[in-house]
This record gives sequence, C-alpha cells and structure tokens, in this order.
Amino acid sequence: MFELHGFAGLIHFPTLYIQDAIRLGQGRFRHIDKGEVILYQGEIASRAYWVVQGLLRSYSLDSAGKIHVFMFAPEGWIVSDVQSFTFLEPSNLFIDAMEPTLIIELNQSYLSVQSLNEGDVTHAINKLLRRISILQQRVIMLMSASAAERYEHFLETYPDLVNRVPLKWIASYLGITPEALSTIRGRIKDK
Amino acid sequence: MFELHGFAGLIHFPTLYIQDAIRLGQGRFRHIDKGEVILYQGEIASRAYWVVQGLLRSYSLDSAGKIHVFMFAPEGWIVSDVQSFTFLEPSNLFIDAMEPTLIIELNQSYLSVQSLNEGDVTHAINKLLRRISILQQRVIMLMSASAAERYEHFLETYPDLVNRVPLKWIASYLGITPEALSTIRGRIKDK
DNA sequence: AGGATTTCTTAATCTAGATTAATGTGCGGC
DNA sequence: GCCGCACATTAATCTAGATTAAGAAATCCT
Repeated sequence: MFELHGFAGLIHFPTLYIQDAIRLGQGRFRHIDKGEVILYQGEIASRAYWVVQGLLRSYSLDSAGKIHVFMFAPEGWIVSDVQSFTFLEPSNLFIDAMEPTLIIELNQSYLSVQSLNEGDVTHAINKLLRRISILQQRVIMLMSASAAERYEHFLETYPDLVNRVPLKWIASYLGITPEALSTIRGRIKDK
Repeated sequence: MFELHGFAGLIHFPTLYIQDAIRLGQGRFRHIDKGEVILYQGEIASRAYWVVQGLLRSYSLDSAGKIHVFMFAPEGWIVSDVQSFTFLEPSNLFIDAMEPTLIIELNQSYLSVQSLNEGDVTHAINKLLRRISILQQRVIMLMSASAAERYEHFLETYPDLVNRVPLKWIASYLGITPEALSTIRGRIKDK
C-alpha cells in the first residue's frame, strides 16, 4: 500500500508495498528525531517521506518568521513539497518531525509512469483529483467559515490528531492564534 | 491543446485539439448567455467546460446565501467541479458565465486513461501536480497574507482579469468585501 | 524527582476587515 | 439620450480574532 498524501499529493499505488519499495531500491528506512528538520524551505525536495510510525508536518515560514502548518502526516501518509519534488523547484515548505518518527525515503522514480501499470495510473490520477478536492474544500473553508467552524471540520477530518498535536500547531493549521483556539475550546466546553 | 484548469484540475493533453474533441464525439460547441448557470450545486457535474471565447466562473454558496468565487475561467481554460466530475458526487459549486461565452462541453471519456498514450498521462499527472501546487499556494496565502497582499498576488496571477471582472467578484475571490477592496485600491492609488 | 522550558488558559486591549448606510458612477435597454 | 439598476466609493460603527501580558499546567531533561 503506497499512499502519497502530502502537501499536495495523495497518490495511492495499490500494487506497491513496503517490501517492493525497499527491494526496488526506491526507498530506504530512516529514523527522524523529534524536532529534526528533514526538508528546508529553498532546498530541492529530492525525496518524499513515507511515515511508517510517528508524525511529520509540513509548514511555511512567512516574512515575519511565523510558522503556518500546511499539513500533518501521521502513519501511512507520504509527505513532500510536491511542487519541488515534481518540478525540481526550491521548496516553499519545511518538513519536520513532531514525534520520533520512522520513515521510508522515496526517490523520484516512484512518480515515473513507466514503472506503473494502467490500473495504478488510473488510481494515481484519482488520488490526485481527490487531493485537489480536499484542497478545494480547504480554500472554500478558509474563505467562508469562521474559526470555530474550521475547528469543528478539523475534528471531523483528523479525529486522532487532537490528542497528539499541540494546540498551538492545530491553531496554526487553522490559520488562527493559539489564544483564539483556546477560547473556542472554552466556549465549546461551556455548552 | 486541451487544458483542464479548474476548481481543481489543470490537465493538459498536448495531443488533443478542438477538432479531435469534436470529431471524437467527446465534445460539442455551446453558447452560454451572460449570467446563465450551467452547473448547480448539488447536481452531478457530468461535463467539463472548455472556454473558447468569454469568461466563466465557479463559486460556492454558503449557508447565509453569500457567494464565494472559487475561480475564473477565461479563454483556454477548462472548468468543472473536479470532485463531482471525477467521482460522480454532488457538486459543491455553481458555474456560470460572466460574459457571453462559447464553450466546448467535454464528457467523462476525456479523463479515461485508455484514450491516452504514456506521454499524455505523464503530462496530465504533471498538470494535476501543478494545479495542486497552485492550490497549496492559495491556502498558504489565505492563512498568512493580508488582503492587500492577496490582491497584489491576484494582479500578478491574472493581469488581464482586473479590467474584465467586476470588483465585487474579485473581492469575493480574495475572501473580502467589495468595500474592503475599494479601500485597498484607494490606498494603492494614494501612494 | 525537581527545576526549566514550553504550552495552555484567561483576560484586557487593539486592529483589519465586516457591516451599514448614503452618495456617486457607469452601463444596458428602450 | 435618459431612465433605471447594478456597481463603486467613502465614511461611521462594529466585531472576530490578533496582540499583549501574566499566571497555571504540562512536559522535558538530567
């Protein structure tokens, strides 16, 4: 089972398993310490990171030095800066580990069409389209929903992350401050 | 030249031209009046719309009845609700014409892998990944940039639309009110 | 375990942008 | 060509969420 979610990507190649990736020389295991940064803004993302155990996140840093969490990647997810990984452009994102994490590093050959059969390609395209849908919904959410509504949506989408991710990073993912999210939680509890 | 930008999609099949689309029975010309709605929220988007001449837009309607413009589609663009078109789910979006518009309606067979060669597929995947990158940037923008910065970014991205699209819809695309955008324009002029 | 650092909560201001409202401008239809 | 209506501007409030601040709770590290 190969899933590329990610900044951008959510590709699923149903015929590929961990063993295949390792055997084919397209991936290798690596341990990441909590807090360790494995991709820096400005670098070319030469690899994608498949989370076996643990939790990665990707984020951008604005001109004021503020972190904006783009996504979280728990077990089973693959994360990279898809733009950088695909087009060999400098990354807009950092990727680091929020927990001690075991990953498989994947190289570019994973995205090549030659190595896939037609079913895989159809599935990959569907997953990309699905990922586009998710981003579409997130854009609409950011444009039209209040912070409280976006938080409720986050809870539905990632029910297991609430107890794993510090509040301040959930707030960052939602595009609000930790104080604002704390107040929202307080209001929910009062009801 | 076949481009699927869109809510989500930006697919380019370089070997397909208008003539091919028509000859293959996968598309047919249609004229859309200004203001005419060609896709309603809740419908299945059975077709994608390739703009030959004119301007379409897609938008969502929130619970308060407010319109949120998701994207504009001038000449050369293809627009649909990719989620609905691909997965046959009810559309989140409306699509209507902002100018009298000539389109080619495309049916589902355009997205099928069988009808494409390997180069086409690679190109299609690249375009999807590119579209994901654009959405990624828009999410980051919405989270971290001020309304004025987002307006500047809009001007860079769509230099020709400023004089074609009413201010109120540009404001909607940016996620702000017409009054706020008017004030921003005033401040830019004063400098 | 215990001191240090980071995170969370709560509350008092502050501000970007929303809302409301009133006036001005442009454009399409007859 | 001018009437009518949609669109744009400007200004006065209003409000969600930011900022600041300070104390409480959790977590980390040796």
